[in-house]
Amino acid sequence: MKDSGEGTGHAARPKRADARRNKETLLDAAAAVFVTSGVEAPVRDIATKAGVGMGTIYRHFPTRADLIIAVYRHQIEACAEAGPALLASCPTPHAALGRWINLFVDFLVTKHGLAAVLQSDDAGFDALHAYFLERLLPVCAQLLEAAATAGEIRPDVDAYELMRGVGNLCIGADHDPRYDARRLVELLIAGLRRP
Amino acid sequence: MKDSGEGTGHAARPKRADARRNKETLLDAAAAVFVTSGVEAPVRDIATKAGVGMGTIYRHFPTRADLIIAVYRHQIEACAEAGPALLASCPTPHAALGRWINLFVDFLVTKHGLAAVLQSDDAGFDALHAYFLERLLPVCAQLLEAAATAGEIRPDVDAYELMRGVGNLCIGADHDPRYDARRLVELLIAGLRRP
DNA sequence: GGGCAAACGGAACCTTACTCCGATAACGAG
DNA sequence: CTCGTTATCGGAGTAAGGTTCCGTTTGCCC
Repeated sequence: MKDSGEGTGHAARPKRADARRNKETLLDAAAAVFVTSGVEAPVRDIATKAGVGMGTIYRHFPTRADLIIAVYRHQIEACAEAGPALLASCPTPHAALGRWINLFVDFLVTKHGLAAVLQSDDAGFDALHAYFLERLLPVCAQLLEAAATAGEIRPDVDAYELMRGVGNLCIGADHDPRYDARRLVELLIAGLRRP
Repeated sequence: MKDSGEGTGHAARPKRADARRNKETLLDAAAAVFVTSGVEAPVRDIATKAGVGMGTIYRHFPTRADLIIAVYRHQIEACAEAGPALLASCPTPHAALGRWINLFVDFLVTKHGLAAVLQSDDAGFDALHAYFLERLLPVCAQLLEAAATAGEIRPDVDAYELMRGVGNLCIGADHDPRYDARRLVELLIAGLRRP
């Protein structure tokens, strides 16, 4: 509690070099394992792949949600930022909504098991759930409202419900060639149109 | 192999009275536990509730899927049989389809965790998956075809995909007051209408 | 009542998530 | 460069649930 200066104002004191290195290594390893074994891969596998102990994983990412968020943060941010951009560049709000939902669906179906985990009621995934909502819900709501204002869709659609439904439709979309989540989501979006 | 009577023609040799009794007890206990703790409740809980040992559960129901099927068989059969009945009694095939899907959704959302398990890629649930498909897919296909023939919906809708999608939309519909699976399914069905 | 096969019960074992603590090594001061 | 402090490391330990196995019990048939 001296002049270490970890107070509110300054940049946090740089962490130890090995800690930073391990964090990066873990992110890479986790990303690789997620691709092959899904986001619910055993923690041990990730630790082994990264060549670190289990303690290290839990220190950097106390819950699995933290790890998943860290791995996919960039892509989620990109998706969030694409919303306003699409709204500006597409001819109609409805078109923008469709394109954006497509981005979201593409993201989910290519992440083995992520959609399932997103809807899990396991308390350990609350942080993940919250992050997705916090980041993407406003974007979705904005697109929905624009489309509703333009009179293209029924006005009583709740953004949360829609996101939840789209997420649900993406569950298990990999590993089942007979099931094409994109097509069903398109049907759902078609169902939004003003009756 | 003579009077045992387990041959093809006769009634299967009656099982021992205690075995039959235990099977019933297990079904009752499982149904009760499923209501309170969901279909993924610990096996031990069910055994305890039924007052039997673990071996007994696995002997009667080798996989969890077997147990779930046995518990809900009646309701699934009822749902399957309601299909043709609705088709006969409703003014239009589309109305029948809507009503039938509603039955299916009501069944799923009132069975804590069942929808999630239905889409699980866990090999242990293959039998459950197969049973649902075998029993309900033909019904759904019949309704879809009738509606398509009547020109009420687009003709390129696959029954498997639709059932899968509806099942997915039901995941987590309990324990989340902000999410109403029925409404989303209605939107999806609305999206089926001929463009 | 006696013999036999079916059924029972639950202890033992496996896998996975998560915690804890002694050992280690980075960083900064002298 | 050396040394002390301290954050970090690694893996053994704990807990919870699923599944199997086998000695014991019990219904059934004669």
